[in-house]
Amino acid sequence: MQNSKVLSNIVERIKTSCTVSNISCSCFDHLTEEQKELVERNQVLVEYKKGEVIVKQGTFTSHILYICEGLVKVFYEEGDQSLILRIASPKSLIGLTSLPTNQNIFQYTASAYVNTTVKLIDINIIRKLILENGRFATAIIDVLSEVAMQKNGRFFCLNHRQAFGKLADIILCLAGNIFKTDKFELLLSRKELAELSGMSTESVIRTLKSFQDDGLIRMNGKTFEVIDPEGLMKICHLG
Amino acid sequence: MQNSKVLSNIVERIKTSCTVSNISCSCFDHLTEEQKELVERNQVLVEYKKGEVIVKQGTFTSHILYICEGLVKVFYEEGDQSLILRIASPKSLIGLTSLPTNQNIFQYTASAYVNTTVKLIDINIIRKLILENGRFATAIIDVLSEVAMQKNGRFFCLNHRQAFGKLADIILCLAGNIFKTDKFELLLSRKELAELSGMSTESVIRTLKSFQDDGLIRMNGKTFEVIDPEGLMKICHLG
DNA sequence: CAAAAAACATGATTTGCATCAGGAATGTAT
DNA sequence: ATACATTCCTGATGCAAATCATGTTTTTTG
Repeated sequence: MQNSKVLSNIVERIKTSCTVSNISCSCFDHLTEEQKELVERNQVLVEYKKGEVIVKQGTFTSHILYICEGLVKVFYEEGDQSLILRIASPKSLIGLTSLPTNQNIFQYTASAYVNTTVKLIDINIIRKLILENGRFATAIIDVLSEVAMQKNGRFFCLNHRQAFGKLADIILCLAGNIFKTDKFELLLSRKELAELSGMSTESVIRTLKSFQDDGLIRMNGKTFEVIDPEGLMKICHLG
Repeated sequence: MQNSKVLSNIVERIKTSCTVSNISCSCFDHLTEEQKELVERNQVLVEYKKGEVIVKQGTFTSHILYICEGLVKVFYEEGDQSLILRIASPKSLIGLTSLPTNQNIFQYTASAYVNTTVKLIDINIIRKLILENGRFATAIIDVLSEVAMQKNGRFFCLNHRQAFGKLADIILCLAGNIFKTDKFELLLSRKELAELSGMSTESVIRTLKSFQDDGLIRMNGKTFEVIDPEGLMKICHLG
């Protein structure tokens, strides 16, 4: 499909405002055999069913999560409001922000979007490896940096754009970064899209409808198809 | 003053939503004498006058900035819109997000708020030290983590709170974190407060006025005084 | 020191979007 | 198969905050 090519080009250009990251981590590649074994011995593999909470905001951080398979929603909650921080895909690490020893409480909740397999790795082992292995430390820093940069872009996007711009951005990112195709089955409900974009569910629905009416996308239940990525791109920048 | 005590207690409690960080870095303490010398040899000390641009978004990152004295505004710009990412105070590092070797372009602009002294340290030296010295690497990771966490809180704040809540938050943070007193000379203009809070300049002015009318703060030109931190706190949480 | 340029202020108007209310469609338990 | 719960959708209403317009004060600078 030609659109796919346009799509990836576009995503290339607007990477700054990407909402849903798929920053993967190759940090374990840099370990020695001995260190790999150490990790092996201090990790457990756990499967979570769709919807299950993996870690809960406010609990102690004893482990770092490494996603083997599935999708994880990482969100911040306060009262009855919540904000999705990111949607983590396989090979992502969750919990790195709790590495500082004085920061041993999870500042966000993570729950499984689909059935998900996660490795729980003792956080002290990770700390030890950072001390011992410079290349590992560098890889961790790379992940933290990239997440930080994406967050800046998203931050800007959610603050300065309005409904149309935000949603256009999200759709392009989902298509280009997560599903990597212009037609995909969206796992998120409208309500979750709302949490992701910081708008109301109703507004999400209306805006999506209007995109459809304008021939930018096609929707059928949960099936989404990006028809005019260039158009979405334009909206993204204008609005 | 009694307020100061209340203030610091409050800031303690709402650290999640803090807008203006003063995350300091003690990373250089962990270096060996030899490494310290290496840093010495590969750094330059530069003084910037109030308002001068230190690094410009889009340029190549060859150095990491370490603030010795002053205050630096770090902001993201796109078109005629801009968003202040943080206000960095002495002992802060700027440019860490450019550590990944494939990320060698500054994603934000930094400019001096007041006359500021900055150490420019060759980024490759920092990379080398991370590889060599685990404790240094750990310190860098700690900084990145803390910045990330603060950003989450701020993100939430700017998205879910409305004008009153945002500004109350900012005032408390400025008083508690940057100036550490309940009466201070604010360096930021109303316009900059607007950029910091993602609202319009006029709204900032109006909201501040209403805080004053309600006896929460007292203003006189650039002089601000927090009178009722508890009240601001309440507003901050309600919305 | 006067002129120009910012910054500050405030009222009137517009608008984007949340909220509310209610209905259709889809999914899920019994 | 029926009841119940979600999710999805639509229209009406209201409000918060941006924008516009315009004036005042403060600061900068030639």
